[in-house]
Amino acid sequence: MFAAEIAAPRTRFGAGTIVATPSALDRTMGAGSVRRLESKEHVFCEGDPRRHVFRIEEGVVAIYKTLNDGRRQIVDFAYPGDLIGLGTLKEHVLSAQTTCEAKVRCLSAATLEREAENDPELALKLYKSVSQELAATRSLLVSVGQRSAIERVSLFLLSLYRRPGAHEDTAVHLSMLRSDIADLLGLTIETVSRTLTKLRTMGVIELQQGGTVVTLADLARLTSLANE
Amino acid sequence: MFAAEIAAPRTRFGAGTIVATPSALDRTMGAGSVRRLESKEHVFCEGDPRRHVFRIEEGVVAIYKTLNDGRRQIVDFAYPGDLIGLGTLKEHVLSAQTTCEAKVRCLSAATLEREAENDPELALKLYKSVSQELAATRSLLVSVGQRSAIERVSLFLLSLYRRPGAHEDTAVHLSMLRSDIADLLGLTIETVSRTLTKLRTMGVIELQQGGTVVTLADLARLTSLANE
DNA sequence: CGAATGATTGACCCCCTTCAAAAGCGGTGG
DNA sequence: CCACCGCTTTTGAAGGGGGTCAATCATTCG
Repeated sequence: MFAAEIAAPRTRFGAGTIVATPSALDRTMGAGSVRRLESKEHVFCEGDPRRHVFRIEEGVVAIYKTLNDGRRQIVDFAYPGDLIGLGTLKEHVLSAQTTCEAKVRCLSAATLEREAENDPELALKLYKSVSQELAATRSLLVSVGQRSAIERVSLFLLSLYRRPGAHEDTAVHLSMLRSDIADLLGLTIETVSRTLTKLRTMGVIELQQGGTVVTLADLARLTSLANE
Repeated sequence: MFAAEIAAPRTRFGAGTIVATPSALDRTMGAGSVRRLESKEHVFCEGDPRRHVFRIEEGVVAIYKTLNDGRRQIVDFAYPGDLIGLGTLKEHVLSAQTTCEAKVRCLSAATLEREAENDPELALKLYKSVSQELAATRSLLVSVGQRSAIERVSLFLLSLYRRPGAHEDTAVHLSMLRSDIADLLGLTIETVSRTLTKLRTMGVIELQQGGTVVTLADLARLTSLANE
């Protein structure tokens, strides 16, 4: 079923991104053009030449890898402020696709790297950005490798809740489908759905707006279910 | 490294293709002392102040996280040439423990970071080191999240085989216990053992020296079982 | 040898997957 | 307004892959 999505024509950006400011990463990024993306549009695909680095301005982008038989593992959701497409190789080894409407800022990868060669501050920012991403990926790996379904889902909900500026009170908006959550957590759609239902039955969460909004009714209990 | 598809062989500092001339990193590391470690000795523990960065000189070090109930996930095996202990935080968030006798070179984390602030070349090396580690961790995450036991074990054996200088002909030495492999792959000891037995019964591998040496008798078949 | 550690093998079971169907939920058009 | 359609989510029933528990075997070392 994902085969259809993945095989579908890819939408990519034109090449008109110029970044020429010196020094700090923030100023460099400020010069990039912003693109608006529909839900499920690709930012880049595995095998594409790595021309740009992108900063998420709005929405969510799933970074994922697909196996030859269609199985998919999302390795990260990128949220506003996150950089995606960093790396040392000439080609992307992962794909990036929006899970909802989104806006991303395009930066020239070559320019960024050239500037980093003369700007230790910028280079250190890239280092720290990737270090944090590594920490997040390791954390996800621990979940997928060791935790049960209810622990994974609980922890995922908590991670959404803890993301700065992501919630009013205790309600979090799921900006992705069940299939995206499943492919992040190494579960199936059905298990994610059943687990959410179980949490609802237990009175730990409430589901609203057709399951796209989750109210964390009992944070303490949810935390305990997540098992730290 | 468990980096079948994504990561190229890890860059060795001081002898890499990135920079041929002696850099601040090389000089810094040259000044570090080398510690000899017994099997199962800790290099650092979760919560320890992050005073040093270590470069593996010999042996294998498991980087892992333990949950409060004892479950353990190894997020990486570090081999000679690899740097461990990099990061942005003041304390280690993971533990590091040898899986066999090993030697590590100790570098001052503070010195490294201070020099990186004035040396973009060094900062970029750190960036690239972490980027490659990120790629390897993502690759492992895909395995743990999506692959079956036989695929995981096959891919793990192949990753050992592909590591530069790790094998004579088709024999690879397992420098870690079944429990280490299990905790890396998100399986149990028993499943790892059963899967190796199955591979042996299929004629794909041979086990020698009490299961510490594996001969990859049918590389093509093993690759196909790994499913890329 | 005998104890300790690790690996293998067996039996059983459970969590999650798989397959299948039904139910929501928007959109669109008559 | 409602019927219809596509997409997503939910729910059900059945089965399997890997976990758990436990016994046996192998290797090392005192």
